Amino acid sequence: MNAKERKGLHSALKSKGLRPTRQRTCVYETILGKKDHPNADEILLRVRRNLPTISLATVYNCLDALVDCGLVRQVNLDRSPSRFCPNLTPHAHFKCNRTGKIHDRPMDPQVVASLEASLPKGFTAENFDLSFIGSTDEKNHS
Amino acid sequence: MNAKERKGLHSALKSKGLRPTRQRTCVYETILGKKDHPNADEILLRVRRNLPTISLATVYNCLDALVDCGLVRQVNLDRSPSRFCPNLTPHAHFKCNRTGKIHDRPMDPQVVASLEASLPKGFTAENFDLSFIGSTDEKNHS
DNA sequence: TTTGGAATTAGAATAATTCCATTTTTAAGT
DNA sequence: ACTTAAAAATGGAATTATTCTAATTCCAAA
Repeated sequence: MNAKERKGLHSALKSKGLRPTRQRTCVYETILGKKDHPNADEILLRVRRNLPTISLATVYNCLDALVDCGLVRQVNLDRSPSRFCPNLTPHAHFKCNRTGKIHDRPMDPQVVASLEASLPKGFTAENFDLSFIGSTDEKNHS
Repeated sequence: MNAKERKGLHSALKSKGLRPTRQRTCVYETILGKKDHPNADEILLRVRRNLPTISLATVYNCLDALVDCGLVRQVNLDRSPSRFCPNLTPHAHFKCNRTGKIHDRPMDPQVVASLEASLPKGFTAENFDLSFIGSTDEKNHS
């Protein structure tokens, strides 16, 4: 994690009145470190490589804090455990039901704008989630 | 449930090689009967008013069958149990984090088209899900 | 009307998430 | 550095959602 990321983490936490603890920092760092969509169990395993005594409850707590601060996104697909995503750029998720893989799909700013504009007065969105379910060509099965 | 709906149910099931059983029919009827977003437990309660011996496992089985056939949509928000939605028109969900209520928001066909067009070659979507998280004005707190 | 496969059932099992009581850590003030 | 009070972390138990399993029942086609 670079200085800018650390700064961003600290100020985002502080703005919510939360402290930058070792655990939160490490969970954040871990999620940034690999651009996939791990669930809490998988994150526990990864974080334990650096912080061997961290508990699953703490991982959940940290994830909630990070999601509240907008530093990480939570992804819910079908009935599987929640997954977490370090990609904060506007993007959708595409779940291939042949491979099970989840792909990030960047979203055109125009499309994002049209989604945001589609809500009438009286509805104020902090956030949105867009996911596609379908299938991918062989060449995307990387 | 009217004749058209029954017909639609039967043919959709048949096209997937599934049988129109009493339980599936009743679960479908129940979901159509109230335009909200119940989870499996709530659906069990409602269905039991007509079919008192149906089990929760069967409700899950029926819901899976109906979702597979595209007769019902599954809605996953945050970490709460999956919810089910009878509204098949293109729409988004808006979850108000003040009231907890989920609102259906009709989607402009243009917006739907732009979403579908946004996927590049190699990605074929059967389905998409769009949800907003935010807050609503008092007047929407019906 | 049989009959084989599909579907339902109840309850046990599993898996994900939350809760709780206790201990540790942190930030802020001395 | 030294308190101290509040926040956070911890481990394990508890809860909740969902799936599995083995035994029955039902249905559609021959």
